[in-house]
Amino acid sequence: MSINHRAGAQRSEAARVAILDAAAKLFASSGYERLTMEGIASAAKVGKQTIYRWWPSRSALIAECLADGYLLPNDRFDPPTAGHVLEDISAWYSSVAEYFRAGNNERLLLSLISAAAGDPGVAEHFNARFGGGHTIEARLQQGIDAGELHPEVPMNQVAEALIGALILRVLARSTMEPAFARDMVQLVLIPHQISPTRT
Amino acid sequence: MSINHRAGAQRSEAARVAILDAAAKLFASSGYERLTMEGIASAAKVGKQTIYRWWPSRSALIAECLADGYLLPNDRFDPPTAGHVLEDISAWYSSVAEYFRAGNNERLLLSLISAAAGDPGVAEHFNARFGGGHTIEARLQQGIDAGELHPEVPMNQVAEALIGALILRVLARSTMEPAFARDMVQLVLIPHQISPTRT
Amino acid sequence: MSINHRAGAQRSEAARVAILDAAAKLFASSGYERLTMEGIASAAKVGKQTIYRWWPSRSALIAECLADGYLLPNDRFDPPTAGHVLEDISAWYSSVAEYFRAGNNERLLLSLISAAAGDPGVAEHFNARFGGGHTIEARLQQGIDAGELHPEVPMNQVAEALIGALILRVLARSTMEPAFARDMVQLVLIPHQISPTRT
Amino acid sequence: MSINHRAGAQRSEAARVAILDAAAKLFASSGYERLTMEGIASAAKVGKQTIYRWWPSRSALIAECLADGYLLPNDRFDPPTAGHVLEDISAWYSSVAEYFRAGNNERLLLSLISAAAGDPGVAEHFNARFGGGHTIEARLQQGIDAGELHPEVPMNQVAEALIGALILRVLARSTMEPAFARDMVQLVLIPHQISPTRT
DNA sequence: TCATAATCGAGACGGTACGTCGGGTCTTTGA
DNA sequence: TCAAAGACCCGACGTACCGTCTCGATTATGA
Repeated sequence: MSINHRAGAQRSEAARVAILDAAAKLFASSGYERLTMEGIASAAKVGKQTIYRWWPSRSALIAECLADGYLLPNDRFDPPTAGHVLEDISAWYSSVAEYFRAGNNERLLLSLISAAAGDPGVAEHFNARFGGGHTIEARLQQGIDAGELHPEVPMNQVAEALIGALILRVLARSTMEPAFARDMVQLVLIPHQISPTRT
Repeated sequence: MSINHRAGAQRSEAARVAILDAAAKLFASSGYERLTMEGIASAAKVGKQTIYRWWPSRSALIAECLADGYLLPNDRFDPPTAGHVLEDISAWYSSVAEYFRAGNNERLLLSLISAAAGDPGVAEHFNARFGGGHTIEARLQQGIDAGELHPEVPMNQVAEALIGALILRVLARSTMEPAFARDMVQLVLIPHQISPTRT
Repeated sequence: MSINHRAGAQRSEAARVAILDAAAKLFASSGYERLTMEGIASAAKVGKQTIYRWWPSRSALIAECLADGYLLPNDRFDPPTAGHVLEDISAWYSSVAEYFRAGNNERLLLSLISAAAGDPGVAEHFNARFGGGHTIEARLQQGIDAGELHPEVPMNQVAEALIGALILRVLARSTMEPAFARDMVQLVLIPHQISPTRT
Repeated sequence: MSINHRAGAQRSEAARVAILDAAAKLFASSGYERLTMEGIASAAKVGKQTIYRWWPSRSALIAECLADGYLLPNDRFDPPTAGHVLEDISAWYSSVAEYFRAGNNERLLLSLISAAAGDPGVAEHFNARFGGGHTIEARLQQGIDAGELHPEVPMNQVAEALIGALILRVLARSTMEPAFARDMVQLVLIPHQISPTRT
């Protein structure tokens, strides 16, 4: 009756979680370049083969960490829908910039950039969270629907300009002063605003 | 004996150039992560110690390659001053985007990003060439002086938005269709244009 | 998880033998001072780490070669028990001297001396084979038992004088003419002979 | 003022002495295998080239140290002529054994053996001081002349047996108890003594 | 219920590259 | 011409990880 059912032990979820946890922890603390498979295996108390059995490479492992929210908070990067679209986008952008200014998070983002630059798979997940900016575009669409923005606002470019500028700042190790977020949002959105609510 | 025996042999310029050449070549072909000191030494026909004598690390070597123009054409990234500021900036941005779309140059930029993410020294030189956007800002200032742009145009943000978006696109492995450059420049500059040429 | 995860893969006997073989071969051909771990690893088609995992140093490796008979024939250095003790010892001593006069064996002994001088561990095994002269002393004891030698013959000194003289000759690069062995044995044994068989 | 002045500076005796001094000191403290040309040059405050200009190799340098008495006291190894030949030889042999039991001298001898094993030039000078045993043979000849020894005593073998046994003991890291020297001398000389003082 | 088969921690294996030490040669500057 | 200083190319050092491969033990089927 069985189509293709083999015997044998099943994949250990405990091992999977231990590996992702260890990888994420070491990634955040040591960066992508110093992340080693042996280090992960040792920290997760797992044989190396158990890693290689399920992930083909270090970057695939990091990509899954990213996809499963081991590296970044899943909710942090959604814009609010509290008030006027400019205020919401501005608040969201400030919040993201703030997040990457604190603690080791700048290092984390740098490592993510490095990983994304080195591996298309990581880049894809990285982009899903940032670059594509689906959530931002969704919020912009709400602004259009609410009559706060011109309908022809180039949502894609707006998102890319904002996120790209942020990445560039982090890459350049520039300080991200509070005004940065506000100015950037103004630059790309005010021209497309309908009622002039200069903040 | 003698009071002041200062000197021995001088640093070999030939070795220095051979090392930078080899490093740049291997960097472009293999990427930052696969770049090895032994590979460089072997390609440059130089002892490893000669590299370590003058550069403390792989990244410092790449930083000097970048600073000395071994990795990127020095002149390619200056905007023209041919006509209207929008056209010139647009032409320059298209040209840069085009450059990184061709051949191995996308890989080169990805490697540069990786190197910059991993090392502040590289990031500094990377930024000097891109991020700071001194040359772009200079061209914008000319536009202001020519009465083509409002004086209060936030030059810094404009530059960062443009370059950041480009980097993000490369990171995301998105195709950079021709319209990309034009749309991006319009997004950040048209609002500050004095004679309204809304396209 | 599990209670007792003891074992990993076992030590590869093939690798061990290949390493000892390669080490012995290179030792005999190039001498102790030119013997390199990389050379051994390469000749044995083995990773360097596999050598360092099991032997702490080049000298420990040579000591094991010596102990396991990779460098010297195990049986060559036992005296015969064919006839009179003087003849047997003399024949044995000639045979040993002859062995180290032939081919690369002189170089081999010189390298062994060098290794023994540089490392107590090697010296111990070197001594076990030569210096202690257990087998010679055993043969002398048989001579005593057979009434051919005075019981008070200082076996230890006799052995050391014989072997020491041989080593000194090799060290000095003196030729070991055939008479050498006979004369040396006569010097140390004839006085202790019981029936005067002056040869 | 000068009679025959070719161009150029003359060899600096100060440098020569400094080099030999440094070499001897490092040889005694670190052993032959750890002796480095750079270490000698640095300790002697001399350029490496100044060493290579006058000595072709490390071993040649050690050979000259040995020949010029930088490594061993020149007088220590001459037998006395105080009384009966057996007593004198015995005293001398004890004294030599004692010398190499003290302090770092055992290490020194081991290093010398290593150097001699590795280089014929060193071996020659090593032999001139020990192996040939010219001075011992001279003393034995005096014993013959004085009617204390049979004329046919094989002086060469006697010397080689004594010195060889001593070297073997040092090689084997055996302790050289006081009785060793007396027993060894008795073994090789008593049979050839004329007045029978069997101990 | 028990052989089959896949998993697990552990770790040895052949390799590549690391960053350092020292070898012996060459170059520069000064006496 | 020699000496000091030291840069040069090169080979080897001992270590860290790579990705693969055995181990023995531990589960889960499914005949």
